[in-house]
Amino acid sequence: MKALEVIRAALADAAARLGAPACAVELERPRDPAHGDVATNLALTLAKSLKQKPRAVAERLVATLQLPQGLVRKVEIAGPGFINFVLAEAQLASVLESVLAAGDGYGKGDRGRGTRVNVEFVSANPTGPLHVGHGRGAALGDAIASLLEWTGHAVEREFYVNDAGVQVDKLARSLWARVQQAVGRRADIPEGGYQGDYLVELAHTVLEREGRRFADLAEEEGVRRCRAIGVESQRREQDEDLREFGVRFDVTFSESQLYRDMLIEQTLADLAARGCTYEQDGALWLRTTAFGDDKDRVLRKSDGTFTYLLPDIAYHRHKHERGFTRAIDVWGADHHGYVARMRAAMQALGYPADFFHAEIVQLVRVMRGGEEVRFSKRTGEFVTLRDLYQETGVDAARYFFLMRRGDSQFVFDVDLAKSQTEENPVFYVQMAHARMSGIFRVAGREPSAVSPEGVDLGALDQPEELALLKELADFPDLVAGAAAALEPHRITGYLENLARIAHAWYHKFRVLGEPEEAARLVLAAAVRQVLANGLHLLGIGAPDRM
RNA sequence: GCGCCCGUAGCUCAGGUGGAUAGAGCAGCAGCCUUCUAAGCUGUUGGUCGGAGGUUCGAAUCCUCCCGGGCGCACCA
Repeated sequence: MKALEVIRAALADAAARLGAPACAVELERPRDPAHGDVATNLALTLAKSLKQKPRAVAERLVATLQLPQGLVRKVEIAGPGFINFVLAEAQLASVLESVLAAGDGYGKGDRGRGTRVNVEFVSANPTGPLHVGHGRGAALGDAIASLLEWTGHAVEREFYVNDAGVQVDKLARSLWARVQQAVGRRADIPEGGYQGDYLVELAHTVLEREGRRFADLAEEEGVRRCRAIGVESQRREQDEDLREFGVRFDVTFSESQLYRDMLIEQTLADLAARGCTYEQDGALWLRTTAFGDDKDRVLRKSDGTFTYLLPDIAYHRHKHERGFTRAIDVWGADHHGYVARMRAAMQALGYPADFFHAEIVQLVRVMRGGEEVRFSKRTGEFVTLRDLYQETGVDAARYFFLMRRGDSQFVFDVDLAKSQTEENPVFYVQMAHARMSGIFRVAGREPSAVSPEGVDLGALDQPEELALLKELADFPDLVAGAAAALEPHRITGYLENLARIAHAWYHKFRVLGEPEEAARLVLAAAVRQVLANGLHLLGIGAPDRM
């Protein structure tokens, strides 16, 4: 809405003429409609530097303020010194033109132009099926990436595969044991190995494909083959899940590539050249305490092997070399202890403090039939992501993962996600979209064919209609704020609010056959568009009928 | 013991980076269908924002301490 920028500029100008130091003018939309359409706390923030009471500053600001005709209907000073603006009706309705002209692009901005951001998420070990926690990370990472795209950043979605560590070794030995069991031999799953039934099935598949002689291979050869087969198989399963869940990655990066391309050695050399490493007790240490970590960290153990940290540093160094200005990682809460050392390592390499950002996502608990569904990766009993989205549908699962802050502990209520009533927020929002679509279906018109041109939008004067106009006008700023904070849940909250007003409006007023039909069709088309944009931004469908 | 996150209505959670009388959904209570989807709408009950200090014109929001919950504190990954 351009009116906001005009007001902002006028306020800045007035402040300057009062001799105030330059500062950002904050505009907000008051919660209470009695406080106008736009408000600013400028007088309160300037009071101190001008050495005057906030209300006195407000009065001088208003007296000095120069606004073009026809923009604002009323300016008031209220409370401790807020300046409230009531916009002219024509200004409110102008948002409809913006929405319909921009269409699918309404809400997009370009604050991030010129910035390349890497968003890494899920990055599950290739050792088993994705579980519900990965689902939360997938939904969140994908939505964060979309938010950044909507604000003009160039984004790459990336999945990191730990295919070189001890976990895949355990996978290989577990699978080998299952192969032995499948041909009737005694074999134990190794300590800390993978107990899940999926490896029993995979063992049978392997024997069918390779023949029973596969089980007679020498152990080391068998384990080696099992490693490749296991990783390949689990990666394929995970990709299938993610694809069905609506998540697509631009890049899959393997840990083994770090070794192949000598990136580990280069990273070590870099860190050493910057004077950030030292040897002690036969190990090589990184001086992370110089950058805010609690203690220094080992990079190369005294037995000559590397810790997990070093390949991770090398990986993130590689992201920097690829030209990203920011690297955002979505990590499970069980990794939050790594944030400080990784951030320190990035600074040790000389990167800006804001290059690396870890977004921590808390674990998910699943509730069904009023009881918590327990899961444990160790025993192989767990709720897989696939089970979940097959039961609730992808839209509901994604929405539920996104409707809470990532750092809040979250209980996924399966029964609620499946319910097709107003209690279920995703249904509620989609229903609002379907209802708007229904109007056009009955009218026999395409929503996209609706234009505000020549329509008397002044007919939209009911409280629900004015509330909808303001809500629609908020969307671009909301997206920008959600992107800056990396908080997709702001979008779901907004959608529920918009849907609620839309339902109330729909219920209270008819569109077709009324004198206000033309104007209300424009409003319905715009509401439908913004609901769809918000849902699509989160990777959720916007059905025309339910 | 140390670090990070969290604590807001009976329940699940918002609270837009310090603003106006703390909000929504669910649950509860009372109502609403000759209509473009009642798969919905309207009204209403409900609060010491975990506690105590502090910062300032102003604090759920910032700082300190305490209480309670989760997670993490390896030459594991």
